[in-house]
Amino acid sequence: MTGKPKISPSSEQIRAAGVKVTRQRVRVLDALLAARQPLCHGELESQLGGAEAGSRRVIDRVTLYRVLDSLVACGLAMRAVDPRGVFRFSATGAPRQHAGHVHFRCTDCGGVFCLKAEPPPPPALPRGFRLAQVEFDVRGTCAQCGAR
Amino acid sequence: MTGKPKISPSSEQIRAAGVKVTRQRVRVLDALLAARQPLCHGELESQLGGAEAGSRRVIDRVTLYRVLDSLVACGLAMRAVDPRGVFRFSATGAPRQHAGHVHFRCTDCGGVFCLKAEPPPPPALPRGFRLAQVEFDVRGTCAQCGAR
DNA sequence: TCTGCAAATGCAACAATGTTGCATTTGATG
DNA sequence: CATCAAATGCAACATTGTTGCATTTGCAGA
Ligand SMILES: [Mn+2]
Ligand SMILES: [Mn+2]
Ligand SMILES: [Zn+2]
Ligand SMILES: [Zn+2]
Repeated sequence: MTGKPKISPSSEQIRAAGVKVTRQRVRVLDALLAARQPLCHGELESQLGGAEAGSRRVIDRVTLYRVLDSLVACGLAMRAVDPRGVFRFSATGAPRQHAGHVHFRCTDCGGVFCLKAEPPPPPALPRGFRLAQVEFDVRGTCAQCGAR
Repeated sequence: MTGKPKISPSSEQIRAAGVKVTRQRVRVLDALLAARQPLCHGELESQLGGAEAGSRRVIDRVTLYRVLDSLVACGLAMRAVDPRGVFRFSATGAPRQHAGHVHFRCTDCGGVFCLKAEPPPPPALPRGFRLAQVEFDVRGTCAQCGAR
């Protein structure tokens, strides 16, 4: 028995994104896909058993950062700062899926909702400035949280 | 000569806010009022001579945090996270000074620059959703960072 | 002007987050 | 299987932010 390579839904996404399919990338993307809200580094680390005392580390802290960076770079994950200044990561499902519309972020539950509105056009920039990304963030409370 | 207490514009604001007028609070609020963009902790520290080698520290790092906290608490300053996840502080002295235009954030140096463009109008929301805040983030590299 | 005291400060220690360098391991390819 | 660039683990470091505690100080009242 050599142990069949596990086929998880994330494996295919990673392969399709054109990067190596590794244990750690699969693990992390699996966690992001299963999560109901964007996860910060610490949450991912403890969920993956990164800091267990006694048992072996499953993933290195730095590797987790680099895996997250790579997932963001190839479009499989999104990164955003939360109001406390920490990065939170979420799976984007199919790459570029969320490029053409505005998102609403619930400040209560942390949920992200897709709106139908198109992102506004970028403004004119001073000389020498180079535009990399525009983000139109709409925040408030979602219907479910507002009902409580 | 006992040294007259310096009267700076910020002294009055601090007194009016109902908290003690201290050297450090005056120093920090002066810096915030003079700044053309929101400043992060490190920028304030080096501007105030907090980490000079050889000469005496002018303000302690922790005191700076606590002074900023107190200024925010009494409404004299505002705190927001930049795209890199660090807090940036600005004086609220001139009220709503940065409300009417879009800001550009340099992903290299973290700097914030005021643009002339007006913020886009908020999009329509699904039923039950309540809008609290819209943020139009324009990111990229500033002229100085792009030149290198 | 002097005194008393709560508030503010400085300093040490700690925690969390994020980065860099380098040696070793591993996934993919032929 | 052999190969090698990419990925990983680990140590070390930087920055940001917090907490506890002893000392200093602003300021109100005597
Ligand atoms: Mn979306
Ligand atoms: Mn941070
Ligand atoms: Zn919600
Ligand atoms: Zn810059």
